Order: sequence, then structure tokens, then C-alpha cells
Amino acid sequence: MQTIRGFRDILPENIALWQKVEKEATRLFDAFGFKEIRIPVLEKTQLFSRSIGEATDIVEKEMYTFADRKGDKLTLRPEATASIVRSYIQHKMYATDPIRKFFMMGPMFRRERPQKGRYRQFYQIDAEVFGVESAYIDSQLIFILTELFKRLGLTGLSAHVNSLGCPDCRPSFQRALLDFIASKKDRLCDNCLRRIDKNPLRILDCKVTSCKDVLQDAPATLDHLCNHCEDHFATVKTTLETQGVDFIVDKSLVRGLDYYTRTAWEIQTTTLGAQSAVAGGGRYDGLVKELGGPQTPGIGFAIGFDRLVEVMEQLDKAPQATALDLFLICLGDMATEKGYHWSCALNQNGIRTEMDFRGKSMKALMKRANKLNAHYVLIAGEDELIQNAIILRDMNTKEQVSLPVETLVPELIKIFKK
RNA sequence: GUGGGUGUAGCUCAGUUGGCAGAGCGCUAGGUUGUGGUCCUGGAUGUCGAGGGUUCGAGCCCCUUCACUCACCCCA
Repeated sequence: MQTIRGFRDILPENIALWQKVEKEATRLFDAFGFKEIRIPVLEKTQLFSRSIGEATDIVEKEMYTFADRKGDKLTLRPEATASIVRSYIQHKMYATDPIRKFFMMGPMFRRERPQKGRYRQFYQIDAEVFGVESAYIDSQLIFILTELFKRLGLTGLSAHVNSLGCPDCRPSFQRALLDFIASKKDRLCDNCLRRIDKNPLRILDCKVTSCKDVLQDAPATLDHLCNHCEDHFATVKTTLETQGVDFIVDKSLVRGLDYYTRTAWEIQTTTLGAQSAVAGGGRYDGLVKELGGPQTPGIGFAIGFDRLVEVMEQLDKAPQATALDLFLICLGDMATEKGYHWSCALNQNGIRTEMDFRGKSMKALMKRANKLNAHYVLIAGEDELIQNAIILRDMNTKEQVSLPVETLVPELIKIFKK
């Protein structure tokens, strides 16, 4: 038996980095006023097809979709935004507070061919803000991302930023793009030809070199922004500059989900091969209404947790394994019984204590204490019990002191609480 | 979905023209009747990814399949 393709175990020896990221992210979100939300892993398929877009790769070929016993079409969530928007509408959160900020962490599912930094079950750290149209929140989200990555010690990242316009300016851009392409259709790949009808914007994102060549001088959304979008993007840029956040304006950044409007961004790394996006986000001012809520601006980002961890591993940012405070060596039945109660009492007081009940030799137990990286070893055999002098050995200095049985546990607690 | 590479001990990997399944690390026991890391000696551990075929004989050759991996694609 083994895990199914693209799914994997994250083992205890690798968990430290995950916890470090979780802790830093939670601390940061808390400081910026984000509240944690937990959403289901399974939703009605319709939720994703309507929000992400019928013509996107995610919906067309990557979702885990199946019929349950009653025949309802269900899908394992391929991303978090749709569910959070659904929850926001379902619980009429707009009615209790005009501004809501959420974050969540958890698994997402997409049936792609696995690759470095790409799994079928992968984890995202996600943040969403509802009810703020101001460009300051766009800058702030990008700032939060760069701040988190800075705290985690990441280097070699770059922020790519673009504006995709809004329903007011997009039609004129789309016309310009289609006019531009009209005479060059024979040089575009099949995928792009398909996109002309379904979602022309996506053509800009094509990675095929021949298409890239053709699109070298293609019109950009940036050149067709309406005044509102123009001002909005200008504020985003100047705010980031003032904050000292490095970014690149990337007019070919389109993003693969249809709901994005105005600001879109990606944080890219050079250390993961083809999987360059470590985080991505954007504004989606039409999505809440599209899914049946009131007109509400929205914006959010997702971090690829697995990728983040892999980058950190490559940069050697793993925290040190925690050492054991005390290892108990008890020789003989009587000492073992006493030792059991001592170790539990120490554990209750938060002291990392372990003992081995397998009846091994002194030497084997010392070796184990060493392997567990124990700071101290307590040695209790028949002799020590008779003489009422339990030995405490400092494994680094090799110094040994004797402690009486009656005050042993409080004495040890005193030592370790220092 | 398409293409390339790789699957041998827990891990990293050797394995010659087809001829007894190997090393290092790790694990374990001992050297030291009760004191770790270094050192020395011994021991255990294999569905050679799986299934089939060729052959007196297959880790090695052939077919099928699965997994991993990298790239395309897409995205986080």
C-alpha cells in the first residue's frame, strides 16, 4: 500500500518548517487584523465553475469532481477564494461589518501531473479582504507577503505586479487585442486560437515561444485602463515604492482564474525550476455579486505552502530540532516503577522527559540518551535507591551530582525551570 | 494530457560479456560484570518497484504495468 499519485505524507522529521511558517503567518495576520476562517474541503462543483471560470484549466481538466450517492456533483476545493466568498455570502457577513478580513491554511486539490513543487494535494495559506476598494489594501496585501517572506529569511524572490482593468475598460482592451491578433492568427498555437473565443486575455499569458514572439508588441491591459483603474494602479505602485517593496510591473501577468480585476500579482522564485510562483493574488471586485451577494469589492492572495517550505529547505532555513531535557535510566524493576512516576510528574510540569521501558543495558540507554540529544541523564539503579542518592549527569560537562529521592522531582523542576 | 530520466537494505548508492546480493551510513550486540559521542569486533535487515517472457541460469535482455523525477502545459 502506498499514497496515491501526487499525494504525500509530511513526516515528523520534516514538520518543523511547516510549524515555523504557520506560527509566523498567524502572528502576522493577527497583527494586521485578519481572522482565521475554516471552510469545507468539499463544495458543490458549481461554486468553482462559476467563480474560477468554465474555460480555465483548473475547471476544465484539473478538478477532482464526482457524484455523491444522491447524484450531486461535488468537487474537492482547488483553491480557497470561492469557498470563502460563498461563506461570506451565506452568513451575510456584509451585514454585520462592512469590512471583513480572513485567513486560512489548508489543503487544496488539483489533478495535475506531479512535479517539483507541484502536488495533487497541496497546501495554501490564503488571505482575503472584503469591502475595501481603496488601493491601499492592494499594497498592504503585497506588503504582508513580502514581510512574511522576509521574516522567514527568504531571498531571491521578486514581486510581479500588473493591472487587469475593470469591466469598464476591459472591452476596449479586448477589442484592441483581437484587432492586433487578427492578422497573426496563423502564428498562434492551438491553445491560443481556442482562447480567442473563450478568454482572449489568457493569450497574453502563453508560454509558447512562437506566441511570445507574436505578442511582443501586443496591446497591454495597462495601456487601456480607464481613469479609475489608472489612478488605482498608480496608488498601488507609489505606496509600494514608499514602503521600499521591490516589484516589477509585468504586463504579461494575467493569472489563470477569471474572477480577477484590476491589481494582480505573483511572487516568483528562481529556486524551484518551472514552479516559479510561490504566491499569487489579485482583486476580484465582481465575484461576490457574481455568486449572489451584494456588490462588494474583494481582494486576496494564496501562498503555495509546499513551495515555500521547499524554498526554505534549499536555503537551509530549517529550525533546529528540539533537544530532550532529561533521559531517565532506571535499572531493575523497583527503579523502573519509581522512574515511571518521576518522569510523568516531570512531563506534567512541561519538562521534556523520556525513559525506555525495554530493559536495555546501561550502555544502550546512555547511547539512546545521546541519540535523543538529552541535556541531562538521571541514573537510578538498586544502589542509588539503597543509598538514597540518585545520580544526575550533565551530558555536556559530564558532571554528576546526587539527589535524594524525597525531593527529587521538585529539585529537578527547579533546575529545569531556570 | 505529451516527452525524457530513474526504481537494488531504513537512507545514499555500487553491481563487469547474463553465473552465489554488495559498500558506506543507520540499526543492533559486545569489547567496558553500571556511564554516551571517538575507536575496534561481530550480527540482523532485500518481493533487486510489480507482473509476465527469453534462458540451464535474469538485478542485468524483451514486453506490460506502477511509482518517483524533470520538462512541456498550468498554477500556488
